[in-house]
Amino acid sequence: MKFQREKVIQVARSLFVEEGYQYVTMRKIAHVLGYSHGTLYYHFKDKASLIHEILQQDFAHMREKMTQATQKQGEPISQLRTVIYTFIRFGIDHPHHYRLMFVEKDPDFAIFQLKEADVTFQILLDMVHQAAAELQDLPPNQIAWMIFMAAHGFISQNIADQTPWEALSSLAKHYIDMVIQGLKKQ
Amino acid sequence: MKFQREKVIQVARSLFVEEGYQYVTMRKIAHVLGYSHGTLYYHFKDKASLIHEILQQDFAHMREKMTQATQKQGEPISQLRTVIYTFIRFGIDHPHHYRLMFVEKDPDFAIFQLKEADVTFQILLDMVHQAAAELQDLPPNQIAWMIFMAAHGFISQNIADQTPWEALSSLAKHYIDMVIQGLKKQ
DNA sequence: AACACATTTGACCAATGGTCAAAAATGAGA
DNA sequence: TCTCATTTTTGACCATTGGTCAAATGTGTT
Repeated sequence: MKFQREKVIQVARSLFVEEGYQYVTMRKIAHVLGYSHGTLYYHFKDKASLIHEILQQDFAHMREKMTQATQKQGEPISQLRTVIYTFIRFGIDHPHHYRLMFVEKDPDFAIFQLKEADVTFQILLDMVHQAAAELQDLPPNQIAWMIFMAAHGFISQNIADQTPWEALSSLAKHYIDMVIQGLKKQ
Repeated sequence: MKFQREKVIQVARSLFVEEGYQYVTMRKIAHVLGYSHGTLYYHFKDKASLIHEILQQDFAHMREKMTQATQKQGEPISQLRTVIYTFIRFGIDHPHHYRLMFVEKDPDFAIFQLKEADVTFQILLDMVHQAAAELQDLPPNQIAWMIFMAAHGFISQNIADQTPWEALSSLAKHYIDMVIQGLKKQ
């Protein structure tokens, strides 16, 4: 039986997602796969580079969804609303991925997280630029950053208890209204 | 020389605060104190109960500050603003503590975390009740929850890179303005 | 001095991430 | 089918961690 790189990634992802990066041991991953732990170190430099590869895939998935959202029709403000909504929904729908990507803090992949968070931020920033005429006179990147923080707050507080999206969608709408209303020109 | 419980807590606190819970070893704490690591386990059940005691003190401090803020003079809205400001400032000033209490999902602290988050929430909720006349027609606990999420978003995003408070205080004010403005009656 | 009790030590344990020489599997050419 | 070099896999091994515990040391009281 040949060693399947992608299989390792799948198993590792589901373990990281269920139990958290620091609570999943390389030995456990190897054991689930039926390998000795040394084997993992032949195929992956270390634990960090394994999680790194997993995150790379998951971030790409989220970026794709958000970019799709920016291409919808509508007023700039309503587009902005849609992008925030998409980001929040992604977080609630993929709580474990979100934790790995935006919450879990580990020097092993801190730089990577920062880079990916920045891509997300750039998508938001574009939307803010387009809606600038209707927003307050603050630097666009400051506005985008505030939106990002607010969205992150919503997601990270609500993924604690795994509430499904249906139970949150109304709250999310009110919350986004709050953010938009708070940023509009008076 | 007698073993000083409070001295241990001080040393441990400063290490935890500077380097983070998981990166501070019991051996290191003991070494700084000039003790063998076994001694710590005579005085504290385990590492978790040591940090637990530290957090208990520091969060009591935070509660006190927040409660003080509620007793300041002024319009209900401005009081609310002050409470949010105090909460955010505490988070930025104590990033590692904040992470342990509100971000990290460690079964060792789960119950403790829940209780602390709830106390914080209750203080916010009181303020919201008092300012209800000027706020939107939404259930007060929903408004308080939105404020909590927003504040949490600000803190948890900004503690990533250990930015000092001075660099954030202006942003924090704008952010709180956004939240308040977004919640006011139109 | 003798005794009881509180405190401290450091050897020890199991688990971790990680390394590495040696063993095993693989596959291409004869 | 038999080499034999190359790729994989193994498991003993290392340092470090949180934690335990019997034994050693200190302390105060009579």
